[in-house]
This record gives sequence, C-alpha cells and structure tokens, in this order.
Amino acid sequence: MAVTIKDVAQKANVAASTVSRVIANSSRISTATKERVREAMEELGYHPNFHARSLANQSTKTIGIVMPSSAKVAFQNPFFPEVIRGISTKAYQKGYGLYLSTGQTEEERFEEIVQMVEGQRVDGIVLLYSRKNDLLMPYLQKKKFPFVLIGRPYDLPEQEVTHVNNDNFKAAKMVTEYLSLLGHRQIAFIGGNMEYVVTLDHMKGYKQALEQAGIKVDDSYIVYHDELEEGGQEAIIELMSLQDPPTALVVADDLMTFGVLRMLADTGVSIPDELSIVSFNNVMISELSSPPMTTVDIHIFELGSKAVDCLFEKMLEKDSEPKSVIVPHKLIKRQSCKKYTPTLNP
Amino acid sequence: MAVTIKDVAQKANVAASTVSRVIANSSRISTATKERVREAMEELGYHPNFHARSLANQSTKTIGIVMPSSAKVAFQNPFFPEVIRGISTKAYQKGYGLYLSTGQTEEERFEEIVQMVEGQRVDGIVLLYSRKNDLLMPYLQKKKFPFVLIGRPYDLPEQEVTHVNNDNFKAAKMVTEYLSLLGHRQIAFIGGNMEYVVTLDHMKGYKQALEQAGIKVDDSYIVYHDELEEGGQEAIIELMSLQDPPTALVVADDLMTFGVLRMLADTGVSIPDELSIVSFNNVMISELSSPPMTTVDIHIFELGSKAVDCLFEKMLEKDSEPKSVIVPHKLIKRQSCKKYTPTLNP
DNA sequence: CTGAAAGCGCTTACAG
DNA sequence: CTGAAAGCGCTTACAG
Repeated sequence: MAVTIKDVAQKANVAASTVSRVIANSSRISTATKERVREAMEELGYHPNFHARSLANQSTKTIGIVMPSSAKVAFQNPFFPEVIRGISTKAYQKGYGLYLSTGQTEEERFEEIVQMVEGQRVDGIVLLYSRKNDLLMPYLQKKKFPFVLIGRPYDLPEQEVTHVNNDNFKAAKMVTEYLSLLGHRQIAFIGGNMEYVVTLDHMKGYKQALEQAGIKVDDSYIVYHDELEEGGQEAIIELMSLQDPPTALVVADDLMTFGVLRMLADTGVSIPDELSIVSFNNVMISELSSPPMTTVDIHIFELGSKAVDCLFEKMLEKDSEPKSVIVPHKLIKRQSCKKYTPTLNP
Repeated sequence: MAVTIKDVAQKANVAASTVSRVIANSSRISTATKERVREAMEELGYHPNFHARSLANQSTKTIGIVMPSSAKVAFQNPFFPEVIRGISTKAYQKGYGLYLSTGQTEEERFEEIVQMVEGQRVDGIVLLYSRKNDLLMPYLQKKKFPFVLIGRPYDLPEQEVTHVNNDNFKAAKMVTEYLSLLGHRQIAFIGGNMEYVVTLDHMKGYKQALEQAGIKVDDSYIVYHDELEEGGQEAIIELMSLQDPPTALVVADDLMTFGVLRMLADTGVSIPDELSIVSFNNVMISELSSPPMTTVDIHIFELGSKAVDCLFEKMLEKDSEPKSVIVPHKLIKRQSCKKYTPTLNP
C-alpha cells in the first residue's frame, strides 16, 4: 500500500540496504548513489515506516510524559501546559516526539508506564510530579529505565534519581521571611495536596522561617487543600474565621490564590491592606489577578527543558551518575503584600 | 534482552503463533492452553513489543493531537488542557494512546503530520484548531487519512470534513443580543487572531445581532488581537480612548477578559457599572475574576471527547460520510453585565 | 485446536 | 562502495 524501502530500491536500482544507508546518510555511500536514491525517494514520496525503524533500531525517538492525572482541576493548572512546552521545545530540537499518559488513577498510570517501558514504546520518561508512596519510580528504577523526575523523590534517596526541581524549601522560607520582614507575625499557610512532595517542602520552609523569626508555629494557621481554587476558597474561610485571623498568607499555588482573592473580595477583606498574600508559580495569568499577586516565579519552562537535557544524558549513557538540577526561583513583587499595620479598631 | 513471544512459547510448550492468539484471546484456543500460556506470560513478565505489533497489525492504537503551536500564550490557554482531557479520557477508554505534535511553526507541524501519517505512527489525528489557509487539512484529505477537526474548516467545504464545533456564530449573536436587551447600544467587540475561523464566526454573529437590533456597526468598535491577555489589555485601551467609548463589550476569550479587567481596574473603570462584559469559554478560572465574568460555556471537555468519538467512526470505516457535530453552548451569567444606565455627568 | 512459514518494513553485521 | 541475508518481535493466512 504505502511506498516502502523496496520500492525506492527498485526505482533507484540499488538494494534496500543501500537505501537504508542513504537514509542514515552513511559516509560509505557514494555521492552519486545518494543522489539517485534521494531522487527516487522524492519522486515516490517515500517516508520510512516508524514502527519498522523502531523495531530494527530498538529505539523509538519518543519521550513519554507522565502527568498527575487528568482530574479536572489539577490538569487545568497552567503549570502543566508550560512544563510540556518546555519539554516539547527541547524534544523537538532533538528530533523526539512526545507520548502522553492518559490514565486517570495511579494504578492506570502504573499499567501505562509498564506498557511504555516493556513494550518499548518510548526511549525515556519524564515524570511531571512526585508524591509520597509513589510506585512509578521504584519500578523504573528497578528496570533501569531512563527517566527524570520534575520535583524530588520522596521514598527513594535523592542521590539515586535524576531530578529537576526548584528549591521549594528555600523559596517558601524566603517568602515567609519576606512577610515577616514586612512586620507580619500572624502568617498563615495554605498548602496543596499533602501527598505531593512540594507541599511538604513548602511547609518546612514556612516553619523554619517562623522559628528563626521567633514566631511560634500555630497549627491552626496551617491548612491544606488539594482542590486548587475551590480549595483556596475553603481554606481562606477557615483561616479568616479564626479568633485571631492571620495578617499574611503563604499560598502554595497561584490558582489557589485566585480562589482566595475571589473569596476575600466577596467577604470584603481588602488586599493588601488587611491581608498580605504571596504565592508560588507565576503562571501567565498570575499578573492579572486583582490585585496583581506577588508570587515566586519558578521558571516552569526551564524545569521542562532541563528535564529533557537530563533525560538525554541518561538515555545516552544508561548508567551515568544520577544528577540533580535546581532551577532558581525569583520573587516577583506585585501588589498583594504590604507592611503590617496594626488595626485601629479594637 | 527483553522477554519475547518466543520465550513465552518455549516456556508454555507451544508455538509463538499460539501465544499470539492467546494475546488476542482468540476463541480458537483451548482454555487449558490459554491458561498455560498466560501463566508463562505472567511468570516471565511478558509484555508485547509495541512496534512489532504495530508493524504486523498495520495499526498503532495511538491518536495524534495537533496543537496550534506551543507559542507561550496560546498554549497556556486552559482551553487546551481541557480539550486534551476530553480527548484523553475517551481515548483511554478505548485503549488508545496519545501522541503530541511539538512543532512551533505551521511548517514544522506540517512536516510532523506527514511523518505521523506516512510513517504510520498514528491511526488518526485530531486537529485542535482551524485557521484560514490551512495546509494540514487539504493534505490529510488528499491522503484520505482519518482525522477530525475541532472547529470548522474554512477553505474546505464543511460537508467534506468531519468536525466538532460550537455554533460560534450563534453564540456571539446571542451574547450581543443579550447586551442589547440590557439596553446597550454601544457594544464593542474584541476578537482573537483573525486567522482563526472562530474569530470570524464571532464577528459575524456580533454584526448580525447589531443589525437586527437596528444598531449601526461601527468599525472603530471592532478590534482584534491574538496575544490573549496582553492583547486584551491593548484592545481595551484602544476602545476606551474613543470619543464615544462603548458601554458594553463582547470579548472572544476569557483569558483576554482577565487582561481587560486588569486594565480597567488600573484605569478605574468599574465593572459592571460603567461597562458590561461578556466573553467566551468558561474555563476553570473564569469564575474567579473580579468581578466574576459572565461568559459562554462552550463545553470544552465535550468538544474533545466527541471529537474522539467521531475519529473512531472514521477509523473504523474509512469512507464513512463526513459528519458535523455541534456541541451546545450555554450563557453563564455572573457579575460582569448590567442594565445600561445613562451616565449622569455630561 | 495448533504449528510452520511468510510477511510487516526496516537495519546491520558480513562479505566482497 | 554495495548487496544478500538474517534479524527485530509480532500476526495471520494456510494446512492439518
């Protein structure tokens, strides 16, 4: 049906092996023959069959991407399109394609990964999230299959898995310190899903900053929610209903912050006058909140492209030393934070 | 290296062909043999090689997704994660995987599609956008390769390509009428990229509504921008600087609306008191704008899943009649629109 | 109900 | 510099 290497060979009056060599641009083929073969390919509109190549080569030129689950909310976080853009850009440059996991649950995804790996459907994998009790990484590790994690491993020793991450601990510490330097002492924390490692790191950074500032950690000021924006809304209700509501807030994710801001606007709390907020990610729309939010830019695109760099190293040299890349973060000051001023009304 | 069908065959004391039949769960194999073979597969940890299967089967069980370009802004629009979620969910149910285009430019993408099609890398394709002077569809059409478009074709006759779309014309007409029923007569329009068909449809709907309401179409009230939110900001500056600024606004995309709202807040125009706004898409964060925006829900998820349904029909029966599915839309009233009230100051 | 053989469309030693 | 042959790991008529 489709035109194959044999058709080209026949037309160019050479053997199929020769055609194969001109596809690979082997130096052992004469320029004349190359020319002739290329012409034949052109005329016939020949394109190599992907699977035949992959089968013979034992390599697929494709990278598998594993996402946390297409659960409505998680996936709509602009974080994912942006990492994928980073991955995609770098992959394209290297002539690699992208294969996407589609499983909704952790089990489905595990099954998918096994198929990808054992079925040799991809040459390497990038994991877009890291969580506690993860099954995927131990499996990949055991198989010695090239993969890189965006985030950091939790159950596995860090020096054993190649990963690209921000220093989320440091970032959270920094923003908390920033708030404390602004004079705030009642600083609350709204974290994401506790299963995710990033949440743990945020929390540690938050706590350490408080301790160093001599502020006692108050557990009622710490609240977690995994449903991004809706979560943000519930969390803020909880916090603002406290006897002694916070005057400042560290929020794990910009999307949550949108929810928080919305709820605060509804309840008439004015930002930053009554409450300072700083959050994480700096996705595209973050600058468009009301007021524009102060947030930590974690350079999502770079997270993705660096991950691909690491993956290629892994793929080229299967037992290269695992490495860890930290992508720097940067505080983007906008208008959701303000120096603490004691309330005048008693 | 990896365990193959032969290893299983040997272990189970059957021929490779028998193993193959067990994999396919052929009714012609005795239960006893099936059992034995399955046991062997289990013990050896056998997983069929994807490429070998695809090669022999001439089918890949994967769907190609072509995105408009990973240009920062376009791709960060939550529209895409959401359609992909729709596609992914349905694809997973049917045991299909997803392959993503990575090209940045139209030419790169064309090259990629050719590879996908000719290299038989995917069984079908879903196009996530439709634009004027598109090269992709005529190519796919000529090749008789199964594909479906999300949107509607422009250069090609509609009845010739299977597509899933909203009635964007009607939706735009409806929102404009809504605004006009609220008493507005100075209704402006901020459209997206003029290359995209949806923009054209929006515009036609807008114009027709005005005409039917006996309002003269004023070209200075019509403005296009393709850079989603930034575009929204520039567009609104342009409009508000007019001698006779509009009192109502139809905006092509919720993200643009975020930009518009941001700019309006900065310049002290209060919504909906001084300006009514309605836009399109109803992505997840749309309800979190200040004020919450009135928008048209276009059921993005359904757009994706219906597209896959259509694609499967196409794939099963290559020359089935092209069909067109219209996903209904729905006006979501929130707080960005208000009855027109003449300004009191002269 | 099962097996031997050919075939899917490539690549790559091996030989010349 | 080029070709014939074997092989990558499956599937599927064909035969029994």
